[in-house]
Amino acid sequence: MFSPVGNSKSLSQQIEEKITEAIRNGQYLPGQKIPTEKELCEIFKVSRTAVREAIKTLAARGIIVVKKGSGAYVSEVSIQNASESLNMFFELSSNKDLILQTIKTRQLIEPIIASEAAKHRTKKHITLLQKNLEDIKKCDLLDSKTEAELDNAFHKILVSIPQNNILELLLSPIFNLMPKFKESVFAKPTDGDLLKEKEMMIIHHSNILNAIIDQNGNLASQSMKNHLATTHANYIKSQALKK
Amino acid sequence: MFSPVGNSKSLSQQIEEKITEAIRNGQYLPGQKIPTEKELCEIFKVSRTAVREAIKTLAARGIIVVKKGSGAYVSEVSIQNASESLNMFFELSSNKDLILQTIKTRQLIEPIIASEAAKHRTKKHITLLQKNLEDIKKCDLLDSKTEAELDNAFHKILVSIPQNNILELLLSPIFNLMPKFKESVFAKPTDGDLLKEKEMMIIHHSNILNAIIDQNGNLASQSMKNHLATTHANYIKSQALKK
DNA sequence: AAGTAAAATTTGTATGATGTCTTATAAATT
DNA sequence: AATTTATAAGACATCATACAAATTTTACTT
Repeated sequence: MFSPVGNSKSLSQQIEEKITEAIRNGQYLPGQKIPTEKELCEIFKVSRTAVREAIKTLAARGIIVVKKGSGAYVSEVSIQNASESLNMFFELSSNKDLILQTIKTRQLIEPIIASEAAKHRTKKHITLLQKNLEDIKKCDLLDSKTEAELDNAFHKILVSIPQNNILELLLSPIFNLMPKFKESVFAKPTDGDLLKEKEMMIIHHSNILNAIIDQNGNLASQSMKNHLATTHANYIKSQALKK
Repeated sequence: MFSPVGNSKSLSQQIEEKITEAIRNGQYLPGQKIPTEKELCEIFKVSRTAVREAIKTLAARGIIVVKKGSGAYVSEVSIQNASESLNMFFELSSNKDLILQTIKTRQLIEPIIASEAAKHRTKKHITLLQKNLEDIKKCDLLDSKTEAELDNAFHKILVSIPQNNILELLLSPIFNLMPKFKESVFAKPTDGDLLKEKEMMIIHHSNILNAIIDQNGNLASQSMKNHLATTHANYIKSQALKK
């Protein structure tokens, strides 16, 4: 009955949509430059303010990149770019179960990934994983930040082995945020526990790596399950200690 | 000798970070209003332009929503918002590998989800899934769009059963884009094939549903694998036909 | 006390000016 | 002839001001 009187979209939003549409149509391909602000003003018959706000939004979405003094270019769609918003969501999400759910999600998904990695691994992957393991062993016990990053890197390498960009993309927020989780939330164990936890981690990573070297998917999956079960348990323990 | 002096983040970027930081600190909670542009100008000692650009970026990221004449409010973080960039990524990179990788990713992850769903399902979930199945059966054979949406809805319900927000969030881009993939890329089979494919889909969904009703995780997982293997095969076939 | 109209506040758009960065071209030096 | 430096032009970044449009607050009337 009532047609939307709306048109509630702001000028800059409309311009933003038109530019997006042009990009989506292939009118401007990744790497190419879109018209200058001045030209866009003339094309759309609006002020530079409106154009600039539209451009700012598109840049924030990662659809274009603006180079000062040069112009705005359609960005090469990159996994990093695409997952930035997801990462932001994770960071801002105030859900207290977030960490627990993240760990549970990893428990569901990573065993499969380990299994796939065992099937598709090459010598190059093995070398990478072995180097990572050595680095972790050498890492200072008190440098928990580096250790967390190396730990994370191990899992990232695993996810990269099946050469499935989508899989990597979807899981990237988890791996990006994991070190932050550890730093901010996990309780600091006493020195003795620290050592024990690290040794345990190294053993688990070794088990996973060996299974992958042997191309034994089932064993890799099972080793990963064990590893993450420990992670889960450690988290529960640390939360209990806080009370 | 000289290190690059750059690292000059733009003014609006700096402001953006400060506001983000304040939100992250809990200084402004979801739903609350952040200071007006004028106030922000005074706080940061910059022009309104710079402040507005920062606000624009934050709004584009879905971190705040701006109401004309009222102010800017911290938004309730939603999955929809968070995955919007990802959706754009999927849309822009419409290369064929992407679809194949998406299908493969589903083949890796969804069997586990089906298995979990079998463990955690309630009567309410069963009812939902049964209704969805009935709707698909009733759906007009030629209305492929509705059919694709219903198909997708089935899988979405499954993902929601374990009540793991992270899992849902991570996979939402896949489910959001799946109908579009089908519409734009899959070859239209002949009428006979259409009927056959639909019957097959209904059989597979029934198998999955029955396994879930029986709380038989292994069977649910296996049924899902079969289902997605068919999806995979159909896609390969459709691509071959195009040549 | 409630409703309404006016005023104040706040965001949206427009315009002009100045600064800084990038790129291209010309001039000077080696 | 090749390299370096100087200059100019194009383009984005920031600032300031003004006005428009939407919302919220205030004041006034009933």
